[in-house]
Amino acid sequence: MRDDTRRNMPLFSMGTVQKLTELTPRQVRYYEQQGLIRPARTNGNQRLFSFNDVDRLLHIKNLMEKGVNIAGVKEMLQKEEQKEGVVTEATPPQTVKKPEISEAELHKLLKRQLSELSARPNQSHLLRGELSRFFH
DNA sequence: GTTCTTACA
DNA sequence: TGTAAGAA
Repeated sequence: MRDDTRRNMPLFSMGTVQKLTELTPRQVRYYEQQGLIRPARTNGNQRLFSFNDVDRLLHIKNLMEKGVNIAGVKEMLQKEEQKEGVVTEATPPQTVKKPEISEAELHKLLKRQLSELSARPNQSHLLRGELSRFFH
């Protein structure tokens, strides 16, 4: 399974994202309205966020804390998307031999690690890019 | 019990 | 942005 595929896999509920990013559901939904993220939906219309979504949210949060407004955040994110588009074409075949993990197992793994995260509420939350540690 | 949408202080 | 109402 490609790393890219894994990063775009819809896995997180609103509650999980809230803990991961420390953003309120209100803010997360607002950012979605602004087109900053596009989480998938369950049959019951529940949002399902991917690693990419969470990463973007963390990015957005960092920018906002620096005083960048929504408009500014949009521009920066758009530029990154353009960059990704170019890179995607040149993405070389990977020689990955990572053991295949079922979606169910991934869920278990994530749930466990997220529990550890919420176990220490005082510490500062995730930094942008830190999410990548879940892939190792 | 959690999340969704819509609407208003 | 926060919060309330009503539905899923």
